[in-house]
Amino acid sequence: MNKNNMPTAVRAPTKAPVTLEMVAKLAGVSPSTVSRILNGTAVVSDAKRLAVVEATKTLGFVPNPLARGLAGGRTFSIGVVTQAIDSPFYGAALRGIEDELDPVGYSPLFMSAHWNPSAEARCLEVLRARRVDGIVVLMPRLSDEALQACAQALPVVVTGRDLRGEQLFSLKFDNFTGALRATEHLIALGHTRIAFISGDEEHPDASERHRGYRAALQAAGIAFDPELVLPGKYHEISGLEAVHHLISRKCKFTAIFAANDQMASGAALGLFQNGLQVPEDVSLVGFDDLPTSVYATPPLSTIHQPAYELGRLAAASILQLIAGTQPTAELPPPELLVRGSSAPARP
Amino acid sequence: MNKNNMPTAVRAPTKAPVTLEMVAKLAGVSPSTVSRILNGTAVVSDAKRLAVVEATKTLGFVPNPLARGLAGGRTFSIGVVTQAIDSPFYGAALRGIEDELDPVGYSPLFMSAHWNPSAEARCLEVLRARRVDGIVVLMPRLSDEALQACAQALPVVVTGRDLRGEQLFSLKFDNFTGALRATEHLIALGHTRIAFISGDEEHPDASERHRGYRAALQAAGIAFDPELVLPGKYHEISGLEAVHHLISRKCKFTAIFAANDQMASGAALGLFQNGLQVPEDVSLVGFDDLPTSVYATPPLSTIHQPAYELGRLAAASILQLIAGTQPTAELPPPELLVRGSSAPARP
DNA sequence: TTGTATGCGTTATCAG
DNA sequence: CTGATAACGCATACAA
Repeated sequence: MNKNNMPTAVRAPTKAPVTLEMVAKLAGVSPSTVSRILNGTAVVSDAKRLAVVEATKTLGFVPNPLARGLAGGRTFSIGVVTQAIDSPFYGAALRGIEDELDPVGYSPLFMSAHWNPSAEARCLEVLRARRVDGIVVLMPRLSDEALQACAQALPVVVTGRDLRGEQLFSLKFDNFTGALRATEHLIALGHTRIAFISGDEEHPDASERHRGYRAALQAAGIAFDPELVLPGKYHEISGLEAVHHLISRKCKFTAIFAANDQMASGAALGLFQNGLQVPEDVSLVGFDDLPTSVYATPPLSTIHQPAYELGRLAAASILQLIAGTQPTAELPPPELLVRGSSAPARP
Repeated sequence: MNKNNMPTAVRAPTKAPVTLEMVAKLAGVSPSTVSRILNGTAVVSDAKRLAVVEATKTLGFVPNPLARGLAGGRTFSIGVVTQAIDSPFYGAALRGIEDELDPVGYSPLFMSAHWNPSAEARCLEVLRARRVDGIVVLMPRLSDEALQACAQALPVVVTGRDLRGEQLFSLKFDNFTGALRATEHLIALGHTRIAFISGDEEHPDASERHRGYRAALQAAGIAFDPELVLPGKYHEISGLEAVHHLISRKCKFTAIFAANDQMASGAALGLFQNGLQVPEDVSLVGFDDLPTSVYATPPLSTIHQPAYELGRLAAASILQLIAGTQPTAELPPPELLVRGSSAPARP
């Protein structure tokens, strides 16, 4: 970066910022004392403390995070790498992180890796260069080894993996059970021809959901039919294509379980285009419980994934790691939400 | 912040980072020369430049942004305040900002204000404390004066307002024309009883869309009926309630124009719950063109708002402001997307 | 063109 | 308990 075309700042000087030193002078103490009071680093006499607090607010002093980071080694900022900042799922998680970090004076530093491992690696580098105190990686694409290596240098929390270490913690949602519950639900409604639209099988969670689907089938004594399994990439278009594929092949099915809500949404459109009603003709169940899914027509039955909670817990965990404690956070179990898109199979 | 419960870092020391000084030594030049080469601040002999570049990569040197910011006054980071980080609309804008900033070595620093003016003010303070080089505010709730005051201290770009200044630039979407086009579309289809679900009238854009609706009606010689205007807050639930309200009052209507896609989605659900078909019984048009709207059943006719472009242009503009140039960016005009949710009125 | 000295605003390490 | 003093890593006048 900054090879040649970096713009040169040509800005009017802004009013001089108030520094810790100015506060010290006004309060009649040394800078170190002010610093100590600010950080609670040591016990200080009440008299001086009062004077400093007083001076701080009359001057409107705000410590410079850059200087703090340089001198103290801690920046009070947490790097957060997501795959797609513009995804409804991540949005909720990011908000959870924000909400957890804000009250304790930490700031998140968001970056997107776009499902690209090398971009993800670059994110980690940039974040480390920025001297964040810890990193949260949401649904990493990097190898376990790469993540462990990163955790060698600073505290790391990841989601969607099962990793532990001195400075490493992970939060994993039970995708298998979630998919199991979803499929069981459809089976309980009398469906036996249940199509499955898979997620990108490169993701562990996608194959776990696939396993859950098959486990439920097996437990119910329903023969597995590979014709009913459609490949998908977790995007709406996959659901749409899957349905068209199913129908063009004249494959019989009375229900669809999509590995995520986005594909379920695409599937719903596909069914609509083919004149099939949900849930009268085909029952539909998704996975994730996106904020928009409750407003689908009909509202989508799905497995609730606690994205917001995930964010909060991840943030709380990284804070614990930084403090030197082993996190113990655990995600709530999958929860089936039955809404309007699933109904009993017609006899 | 940091009154008493700030966790004390208890971390193992990480391997010592490589500094500019080390590069200088290896290359056999002075630190200042390394700095100059890095920033293109002055002309340097090719021999030394080569040596420095060489040393830089063998050492894997990465400049410390904190030190750079402290010493140079520029942090190469841009503060971005959004109202809701977990909103499909903002998501796209944020990605646009990321994409524009990344190639030139700037990093965005995202914060959410949750539609709360005082939270927004706090965001601005935090960002300034972090010494960002400029700030982008997406759809501010703060007064024009407050924003202008902020622009006194550093470059500011806002969206959804009409503000200009030495260090201030704004990007405004033509909401009026957008709403006009949407309503005209419905009128052209033969509808005359067109309900309007308004956005939060505290937002300028909401009232502009309202005006657009009325202007189209007037131009077509259709009498305005206040009964057909429903208050909303831009959330799905508003659309749902609006439809229930309309129906419970036995108000006649054959089309609905919702001031945003989220409310249109809620309205679609309301119609569905009342056994009304879209577009057979009621035509529906939204505003924004959220990524999900094309996958609604039926796909939603709407006014495309270039969120991603907005982000890119805002980022490009703040960069120009920082460089001392007056930005000239302009948003593309509103574009009507006719999809499956709108159809000719039944005779 | 290049090196030296100084400062950016804090925290941390010493004495006292 | 408190105050000097030295880093932190880099940029920038200033001098050469």
